[in-house]
Amino acid sequence: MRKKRIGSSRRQSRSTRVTSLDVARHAGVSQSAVSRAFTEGASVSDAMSKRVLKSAREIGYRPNVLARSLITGRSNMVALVVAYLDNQFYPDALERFSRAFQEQGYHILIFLTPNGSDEKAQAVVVELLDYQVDGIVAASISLSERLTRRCQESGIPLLLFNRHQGKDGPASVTSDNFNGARRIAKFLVETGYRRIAHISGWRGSSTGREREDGFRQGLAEYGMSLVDCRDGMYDRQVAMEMARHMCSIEAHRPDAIFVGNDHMAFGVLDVLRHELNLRVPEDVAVVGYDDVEAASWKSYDLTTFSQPIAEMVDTTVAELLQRMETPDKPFSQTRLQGELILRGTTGRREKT
Amino acid sequence: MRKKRIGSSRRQSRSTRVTSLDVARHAGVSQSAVSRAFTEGASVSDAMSKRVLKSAREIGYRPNVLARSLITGRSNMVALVVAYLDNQFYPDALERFSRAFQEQGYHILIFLTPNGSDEKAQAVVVELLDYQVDGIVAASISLSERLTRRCQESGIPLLLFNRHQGKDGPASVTSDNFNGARRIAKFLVETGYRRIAHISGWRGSSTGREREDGFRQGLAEYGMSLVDCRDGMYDRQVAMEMARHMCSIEAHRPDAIFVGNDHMAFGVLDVLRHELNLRVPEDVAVVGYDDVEAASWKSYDLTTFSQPIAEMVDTTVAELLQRMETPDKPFSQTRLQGELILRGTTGRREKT
DNA sequence: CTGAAAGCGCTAACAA
DNA sequence: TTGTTAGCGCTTTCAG
Repeated sequence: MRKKRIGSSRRQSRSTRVTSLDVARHAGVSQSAVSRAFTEGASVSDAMSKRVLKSAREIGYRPNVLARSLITGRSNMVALVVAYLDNQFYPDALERFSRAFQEQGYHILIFLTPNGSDEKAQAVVVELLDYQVDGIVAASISLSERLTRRCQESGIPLLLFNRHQGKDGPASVTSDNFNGARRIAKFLVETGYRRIAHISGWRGSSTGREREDGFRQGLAEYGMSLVDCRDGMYDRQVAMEMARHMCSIEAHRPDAIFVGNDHMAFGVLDVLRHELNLRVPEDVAVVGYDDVEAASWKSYDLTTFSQPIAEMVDTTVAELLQRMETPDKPFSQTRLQGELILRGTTGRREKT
Repeated sequence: MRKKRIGSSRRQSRSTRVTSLDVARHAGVSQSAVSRAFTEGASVSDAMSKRVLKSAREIGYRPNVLARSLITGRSNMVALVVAYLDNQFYPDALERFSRAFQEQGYHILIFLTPNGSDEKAQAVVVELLDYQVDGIVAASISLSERLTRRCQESGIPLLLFNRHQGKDGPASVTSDNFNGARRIAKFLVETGYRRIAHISGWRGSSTGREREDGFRQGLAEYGMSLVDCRDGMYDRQVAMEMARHMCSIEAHRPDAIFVGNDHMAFGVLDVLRHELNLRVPEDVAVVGYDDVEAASWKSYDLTTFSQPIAEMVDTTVAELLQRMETPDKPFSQTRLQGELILRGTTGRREKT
């Protein structure tokens, strides 16, 4: 909270504010008439509406959304909580969310969870409840049980985007990470790779765990298992370090690495090609996850498994809008399908 | 605007809402006492404060910031208007803005200007004024004069980030694009390049124009001029197309291209290396602008001119906070310095 | 269809 | 320090 202001100061700085009452006086009508003229579907005559709108334009009036929210109980704001934006998947999602919500008359209040401390991250969400947002999208973060309960109590619909907290957890929209990763395993094995390693996404996240589990399962179905597995923490630097460890000793080097997301995979590729001077895919094949735009850029040309981001965002928005209109609508947990995208970082060997 | 609700429905859906009056009753104190307990620096006794806070916790009360805003005239929200997020420069800036403002107790209401229509973009800003935001950061968009006047009239401080609209325009924070580009020209000429081309940023933007002008000026100082110049529109696809045109005929091929930003430069590099099979920098050297993180990634390893993004964001935030506290503070237009970052996409030839 | 009147949940004088 | 009393700017009954 900033310094308190002396009494008159506020009034002064707001002196330019034009209210509905000013319009009313200017137009010689009642204040409620002005309100109606600015309310979709209110019962106003055409003449009245035109008269008010004209006056409003003349003195530069615009309704105060906050005052409206106070009474309607709807702020037309949706909170989007996100942990970081360096993985291109999230700016992309954010842009889509923002456009989709804007089209529906909602605006996004954005919250970046403070780095490191999970406790602080939770505090941010509490703060956000004070803003009377109509809904919350939690992208790639998990919320404590206490917190999700609070959201429920406050009646604000909450939707987890790209995270899942169990069958009894909050509503969520994800893609089928388990089977996506399983599909990658199948592909790698059938293409002929035999020494397969994994740099996982963060094990503390549902996506990270699901992808790892699915991948192991996929290998197991061929009687195989990982030759190496390390936690990349969804962090480029960490993943690069893991790649160095994995590949620096030739005798232990895997012939294929599944990296938990594209963002890390780009770093891994840089290490393999430019630090260790290995050929991709001849020496080591690499597969990512997400299919962010840069995965298709020729410098990377990364084989990956797509997350249907457009569909995921649209589903999230639609679902949230529904819950906002029908607060007692039961939760839903949507799991969408992606597909394997074959590019240059994996080869086409003979099936052994 | 959504469907109207019947009278009781709103009350019902909000029935969970706990007000300060509820706390007051529960604690057996006045409603204003509750308000004070939640106001930094208000005159409340310790005993009263504790008592209220305890009651509040017991019945799950949190102050309604919207109601507070209505009376204080400050919403603690800052609007950030941005055109797109695929150039990593902007998510990076957004993340920094969000964290910086959050630290000061402000939150960001984000607005993505609709694609294409400039008119719609302006409409978005008008809409945003209705939200009583305390300040506006316009990142990489320009506003019509009428609009900036409206912002001024409504008393909401406006700051242009990475855009400039002339000495008499709104307050702005930019980097010295002109001299940055001029420095690049100097470097290229002195390194020995002689057939120098430019794929400009969008000519409709101040950064695009300033970089082009500075670059031309830099060349002129050596008695040189551009062998080719095309507008890349700050769009990766467009820039790639321009690169194809520029370089497909060997006889006309430049030996160095300055691309208006890194985002486009990555696309240009992909074209040169993977479509036209040219060597960079041996056949064609490439220089970008911004120094986004990916420029340092080994797959690109792009020579570029840095924009001091951290400093730019910090300056913008500080400046805006000041203007919010002192509405009559005079405008300032800050222009920060970056530096030439030499990497692998330019060679070190003999000076001719 | 229109106006008068009663608040939404809170802060900020003003007295006590 | 505390309680009482006005509103902030708007929507929404309720009469007319």
